[in-house]
Amino acid sequence: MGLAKTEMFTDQQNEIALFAKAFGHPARVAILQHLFKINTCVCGDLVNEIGLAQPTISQHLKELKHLGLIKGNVEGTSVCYCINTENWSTMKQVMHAFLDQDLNTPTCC
Amino acid sequence: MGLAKTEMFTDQQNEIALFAKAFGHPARVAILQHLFKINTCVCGDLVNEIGLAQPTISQHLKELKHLGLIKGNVEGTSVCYCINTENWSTMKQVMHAFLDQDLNTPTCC
DNA sequence: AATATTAATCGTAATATTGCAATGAACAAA
DNA sequence: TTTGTTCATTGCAATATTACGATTAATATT
Repeated sequence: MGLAKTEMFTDQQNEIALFAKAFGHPARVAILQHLFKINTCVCGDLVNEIGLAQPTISQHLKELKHLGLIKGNVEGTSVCYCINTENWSTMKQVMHAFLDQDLNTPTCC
Repeated sequence: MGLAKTEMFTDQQNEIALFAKAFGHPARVAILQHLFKINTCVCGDLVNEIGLAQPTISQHLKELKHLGLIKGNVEGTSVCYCINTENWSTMKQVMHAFLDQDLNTPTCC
């Protein structure tokens, strides 16, 4: 079907999956790393930096903004995108709680 | 196109995206959480636990195994799946390096 | 051997994602 | 006002993902 049956999972599981899906494409990873590095950015820089077409970058930015991981402020003709630090911290807590589960040595394998 | 242009990104960016994609579906999140909880498992338990059909669970398990995040050992008619602790630790390092980038307050937004 | 159990695989349908050309909207500069 | 710049949106085409019924493969059980 191609459609995740979200209703059968917990809110926490769906939230982890949503954040993870945002990082599930190397272009979005590259965009976020670049935003971290230069600490202030516009879309045009990213088009040059990443190497995908402008509409493609714009679409990835839209997804990241929709999730709240980045902010976008209009500045004249350009738009300034940057990391949404508060939401990034919240996301980190959610992901850490999942990744840092106790690693007891399994009893069977 | 629906095809990620992996060749234009770094190995690190592609690796982060691959791991993240594995967590990008709540069923796989639920499977991993269950494996962490009971510390030894067979597929049949997961079918009851998660609520998706057996072929669907089997497919998700195959992806997680292919990525190396879980191990599967045949035990008679059933298969024992559990977390691959070594690879899980490696994955954690990769994801932490990405998630824990310095959060300098942006200069523009 | 015949039957049951367990999980993988195959085939297929439905939906989602990715990418970009073309276009549009908003503003700045001439 | 015309032109240029920057980024969003639209409308596709190509590919990927998710889900499951049907089947198969492998092993137990009787």
